Amino acid sequence: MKIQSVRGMNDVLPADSSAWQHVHAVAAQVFAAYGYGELRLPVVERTELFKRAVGEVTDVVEKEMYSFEDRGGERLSLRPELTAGVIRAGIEHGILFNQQQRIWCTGPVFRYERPQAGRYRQFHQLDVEAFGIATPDADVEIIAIAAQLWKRLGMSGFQLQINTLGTLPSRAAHRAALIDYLLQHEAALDEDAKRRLHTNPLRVLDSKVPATQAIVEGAPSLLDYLDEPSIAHFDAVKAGLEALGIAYVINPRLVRGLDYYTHTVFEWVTDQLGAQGTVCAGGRYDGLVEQLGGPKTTGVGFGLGIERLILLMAVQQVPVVSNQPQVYICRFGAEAERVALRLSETLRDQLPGLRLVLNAGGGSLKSQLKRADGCGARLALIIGDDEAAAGAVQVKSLRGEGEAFTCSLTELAAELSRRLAL
RNA sequence: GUGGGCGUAGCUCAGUUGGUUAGAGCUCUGGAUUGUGAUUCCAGAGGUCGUGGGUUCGAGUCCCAUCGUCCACCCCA
Repeated sequence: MKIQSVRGMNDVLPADSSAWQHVHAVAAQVFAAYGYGELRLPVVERTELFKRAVGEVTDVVEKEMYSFEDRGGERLSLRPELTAGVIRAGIEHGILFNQQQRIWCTGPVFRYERPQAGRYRQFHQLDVEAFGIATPDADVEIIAIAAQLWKRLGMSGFQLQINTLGTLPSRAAHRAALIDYLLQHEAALDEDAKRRLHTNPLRVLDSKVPATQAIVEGAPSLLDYLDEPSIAHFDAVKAGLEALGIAYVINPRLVRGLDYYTHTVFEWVTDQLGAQGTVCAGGRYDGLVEQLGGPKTTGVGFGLGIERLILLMAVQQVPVVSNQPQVYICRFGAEAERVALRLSETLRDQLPGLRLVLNAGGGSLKSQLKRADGCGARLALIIGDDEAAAGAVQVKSLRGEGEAFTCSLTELAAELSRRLAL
């Protein structure tokens, strides 16, 4: 019986991993460019953490968490998102108290959902968070980081949608008015909307059912219930984005699935990924640190789905830094094989950036050259006993970059360095 | 969790109303005289037809279950 991978949990094969390496390298560079430090976290946390952070009545916690008891009877869960763990660690190590912290984090997260394109049970996020900055410039900075990441990856076609949920008093006033309005039209609502009317009325605004959408059109808008501080904060965020030339649209129905957001919420969406169009989403969560037992500390950040990003990179045919071999050594004859073996290590010592494959497993020169071509190398180095005796190798271009020529072993490193721009 | 499509060689797929040793292209391996790739020609390797049951004289082909996958809903990154 063949053992298969777990549903919704995918392998990334060597042919595809260069895209992942590229994303990680570019992201790490971008985050560092803004002064963010990487935090590395365990994949498992106490279940209670996510119940308190994400919200006990959210879908994520209610039906999508991988929860279990360990052998000591602890209630644990595979993390369904990164922010909760970042805050837990921040509180635990005392790095959130009375100071600014810029943090990023990445790794696998787990949600028990029905898989489809761009949605998996184990997927990977990049998370960026700024703590201890209450002013809207932090919101702008977080959004700008994502924009900078798109720029450096060479991606386009995103729409930035923003909205504000306002302060807690604003939200409460709007919520009351919204429930009132929806109750008047309850008969025309679909079943989901009726159910959410009391548990999470904001989510009704996001409904895709046409009949419900029609009712939602006339629903009281949160924007009309915002208090002065809420409006000032949102205006400042918009002004910041405009100063940076970052285009956005205001989507008054944009609400987040996780309970902890206040003030600014945003999503970077694309229409090139089918139903899973949100690649990056985030917002401000000023009450969350306190809610998790930490000092009163503001926060703002985003989560980005790496699988969706990589899917979109493929759609947009974004070039990725290659990790294919550059040079392949063909060798035959007992003495030449020994010379080539030593040569390969010498070259790696001399040119640390060189990606070099030494032929192994024998084979005719013809088949060795086929392997050289197949692996994507630009150059083949050919060493038979003739070359070995002469202390030289034949350098052959596999990509139509000039004729083959003989090069002495002493000059080889310099020659490769020049040709490959190492 | 709901509804639907699909699972045949490493990959992309064909397999006619159920009927003998299951096919193609690409990839891979070897060869077309002695040491030169990606083009051409020849040959070869590779599949318990996702898995388990059932119907039948006989199942890749029909039925059931199960696992996986894809799409939409739901939810979200």
